Amino acid sequence: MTKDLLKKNILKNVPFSKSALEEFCSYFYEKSIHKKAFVLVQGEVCKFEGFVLSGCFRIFSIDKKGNENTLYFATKDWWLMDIDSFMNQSPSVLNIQALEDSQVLLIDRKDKLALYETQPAVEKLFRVMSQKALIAWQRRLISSNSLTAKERYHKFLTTYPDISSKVSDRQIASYLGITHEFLSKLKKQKK
Amino acid sequence: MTKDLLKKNILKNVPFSKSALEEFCSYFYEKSIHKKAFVLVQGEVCKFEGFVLSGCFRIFSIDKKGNENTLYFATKDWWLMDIDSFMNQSPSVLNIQALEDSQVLLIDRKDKLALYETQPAVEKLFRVMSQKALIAWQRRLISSNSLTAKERYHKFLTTYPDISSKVSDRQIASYLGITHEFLSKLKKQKK
DNA sequence: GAAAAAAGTTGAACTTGTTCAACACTCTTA
DNA sequence: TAAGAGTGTTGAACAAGTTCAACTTTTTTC
Repeated sequence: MTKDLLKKNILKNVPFSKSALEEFCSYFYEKSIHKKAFVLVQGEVCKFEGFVLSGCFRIFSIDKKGNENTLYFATKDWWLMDIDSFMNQSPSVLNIQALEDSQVLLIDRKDKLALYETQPAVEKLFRVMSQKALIAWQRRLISSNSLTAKERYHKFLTTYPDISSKVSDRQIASYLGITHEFLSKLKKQKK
Repeated sequence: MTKDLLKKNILKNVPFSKSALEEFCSYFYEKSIHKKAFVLVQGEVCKFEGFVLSGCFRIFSIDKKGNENTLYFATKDWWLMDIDSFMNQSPSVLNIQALEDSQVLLIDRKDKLALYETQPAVEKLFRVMSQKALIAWQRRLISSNSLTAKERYHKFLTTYPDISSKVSDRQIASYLGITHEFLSKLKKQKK
């Protein structure tokens, strides 16, 4: 069954009765995304939440100076959305792009909002997931302010070995908040 | 009533029945914190969540090099905790210190966890608050990577005018991720 | 109200990271 | 299979931000 990965992921966060889990998952539909295709484009309003079955995505924004800023990467077993645009129904400042041919499970915003009301476990699930995500962002901001680019690079490599092997150095640099030229120089130093 | 501010803050996020709100709030107890006193010290496990009634707090960590990194400031109407330590019951990497004589309302972790189970509205409240906080952290990380120190400084001044008037330049610098000497030079440039 | 401590300022030398331009390399894709 | 686009590397000049030390001003404390 194609939704096994999703179910496992959910149960890692909160307990669900078999029937509640089945019902919740029934609202997700599968979608294939080709390499380089966009799931969400800056300016659009985000009307879905996604869960990655396979492949890899990059979530990034482009600032006024034209520089790309990668917020995060999402591979298998990660969740995917622009939560700012999703919650406030405002134009997204983020792009979500597939870095390779990928499969996702999507749930529509209106379905998710309805499930909050009818299924207490769904409310709990996203409370727990949001709090865990919050912790991750806080840790990242601390790293970003207290570590040098070189330290951040090595931390990224060891924290996400699967991701670092999939994405290009340019993209890693934009995640770290440095230029790709400088990353290239850092890698040389290492040896 | 001393809990009016808390009630208003809650109702800004989600609807509560009068009785549910009354019950939830009954678990909060008031505490006075003297200037410079710590509500939480790095290494301790966080067993409470707090809501600021008056005064001002700084939430910061000290890294291996001995540098302070300010994660955020909390004044009246803000929430207060180390969510990482609270959720995982791991030693906190954060310090929470009063910058002036302050009043907070605290709720114990065990009470909060129990309320998640008995009051669906509490679950929803923290789901919504966590998601809003998540949005704020994402925005901050984008700023931190795409703006210069000078731009970040002005953004901070305009986003939190009440806070910037209360805290010292050293503390603002540690929030911005720069040295206080450099901030002093930035301020000079402005004129 | 004096002494001590903390906060802010300035300058010079230094380190970290950027910019721009040139070149080599590897994929696509026609 | 040639062309083109994207990726990685390198160097030189430059800009952003740090470090350390000295000094002034403000705030705290006894």
